[in-house]
Amino acid sequence: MGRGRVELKRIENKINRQVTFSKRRVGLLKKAHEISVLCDAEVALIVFSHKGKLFEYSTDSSMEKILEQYERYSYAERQLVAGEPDHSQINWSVEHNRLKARIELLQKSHRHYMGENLDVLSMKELQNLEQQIDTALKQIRSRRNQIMHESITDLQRQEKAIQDQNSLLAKQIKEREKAAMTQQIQWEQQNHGHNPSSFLPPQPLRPCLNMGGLYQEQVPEVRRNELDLTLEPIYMGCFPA
Amino acid sequence: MGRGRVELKRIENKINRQVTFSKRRVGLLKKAHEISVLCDAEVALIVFSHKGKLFEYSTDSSMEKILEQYERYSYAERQLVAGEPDHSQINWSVEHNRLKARIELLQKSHRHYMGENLDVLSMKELQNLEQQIDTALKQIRSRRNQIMHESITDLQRQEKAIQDQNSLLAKQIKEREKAAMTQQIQWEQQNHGHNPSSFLPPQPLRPCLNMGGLYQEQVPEVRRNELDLTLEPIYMGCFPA
DNA sequence: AACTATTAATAACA
DNA sequence: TTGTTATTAATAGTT
Repeated sequence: MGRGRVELKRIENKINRQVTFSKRRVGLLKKAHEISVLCDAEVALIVFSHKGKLFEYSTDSSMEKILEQYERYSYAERQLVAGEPDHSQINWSVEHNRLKARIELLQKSHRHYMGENLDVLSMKELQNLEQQIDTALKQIRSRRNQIMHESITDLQRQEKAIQDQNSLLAKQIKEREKAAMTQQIQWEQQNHGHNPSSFLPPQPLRPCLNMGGLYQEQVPEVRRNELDLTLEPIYMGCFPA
Repeated sequence: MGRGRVELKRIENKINRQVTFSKRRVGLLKKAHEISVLCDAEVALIVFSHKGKLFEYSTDSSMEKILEQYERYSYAERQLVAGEPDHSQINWSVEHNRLKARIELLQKSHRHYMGENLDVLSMKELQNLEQQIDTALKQIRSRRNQIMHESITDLQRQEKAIQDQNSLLAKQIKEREKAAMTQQIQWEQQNHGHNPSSFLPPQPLRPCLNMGGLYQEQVPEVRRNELDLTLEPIYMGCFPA
C-alpha cells in the first residue's frame, strides 16, 4: 500500500529504511494492540531497530507474564551460551542480575506448578495452568503405565526362562537318577547278599529341584526391575506380553 | 479496512472474534516479518489466543536470542536501581557457574512438570511427581472454584445493589408523580373551566424506571470481575452467597 | 511532519 | 474453514 508495490527485501537506502521503520513500527504496534483488544488475545511484541534500540508492546497483563507463559510452552532448551571465553570482557554485574532474574522467574513458575502462590494468577492464567498440568499428569500416568507394562513383560520373560531352566534341570536329574538306579542295580547284582537298605545314592540325587547348584552360572543374575517387586514364581495371568 | 469501520473494543460475537483473530493474526505476523526484512530489525512476536493457543514469529536470529536480548535490556535498567554491595569481592566465575547450574536444574525439573523428558525418571520418581502434580492440580482447581464463587457472590451483591437502587428510584418517581398529581388537581381547581385534557405532567413523570438519569452517580461503576460475565439483570438462583 | 495516490488488509458475506 | 468483494487503513513516494 503506497505508491507502487515494494519487494520484500532490505531497503538499502539508509534514510528510507529509517523512515519506513518508523512508520511501519507504529503500524505494527497498533495492529498488535488491535488484535489484543478485539480478539481478547495476549500479545507480546519486541522490536529491536537495526541500531539496537528497543520498542515493545504487550497486552496489559505485562510483558513478564506473557514471556513466562511463553517459556511454559516452548521449552526449547535455552543453553546458556556454551563456552565463555572472554571472562574479563563480560559485564558480570549485568549477567549476574540476568541470571538471578531468570531464576526468580523459574521459581515463581515452579511454585505455580506446585500449586502454591496461586493468588497472584488471574482466572485465565489459572485455567491455562490447570490445562497444562492436566496434560502433564496424563503424560506422566501414561509413562508410568508404560513402565509397569514393560516391567511385567520383563517379569513374565524371566519367569518363563526360569521355568524352562527348571524343566531342564528336572529332566537332567531324572536322567541321572535313572542312570544311578541302573548302576545301583548293577552294583547289587555284583554285591548280592549285602544289605541293600543301607545304601544311599550319592549327592545330587534328591528329587527336589535345586536352583542353587550346578547350573547357577547359566541363570543370569536376576535384574532388579523398576517395579521393585520381589521376584516370586507366581504366574501373572493378566497383561498379555 | 473492510466493510464499515470497526470500533476498538472486544468483539462479543464468538464466531466473529475467532474469524477476526485468524485473519488479523496472519496479517500481524506478516507485517512483523516485513518490517524485520525491510528495515533489518529484530522482531519477536508472541500471541496467545483467547483459548491459550500460542502463535509466534521471530526474526531468524531466533526467539530465544531476542528474548535474551530483551531481558538483558530490561534487566540492565533494573540493575541501575538495585545496588550490589562489594562487587569486587565476589568470585564472579564461581557465582556464575552456580547460578547456571541452578537454572539448569530448575529447567530440568520444570520440563518434568510439563510432562516432558520423563524417560530419565525412575518408577519411584515418577510416582512422586505424579502425586505432587495431582496435589497441585487439586489446589489449582480449588483456587479456581474459589475465584468463581467470589465472582458470583460479587455479581449477586452488585445485582442486589442495583435492585435496591431500582426500588428506590421507583419509589421516588412514584412520590413525585403523586406530588405532581396533587399539584395538578390544585391547578385544575384554581383554573376550573379550562381544558384539563391538554395538561401534561412535567418532565420526569414517565413511570418506567430510569437508571441513567438523576441518580447515576450513586450507582458505582460496575467492576469487571474475573469471570468476565457481562452483567445482566438476571437473578442467579444457584450458589448461595 | 503533512500529503495523497496506491496498495494492502480486512469486515461482511457466501 | 476458505474464498470473494466492497471498503477502509496503511503507507511509499513526494512536498
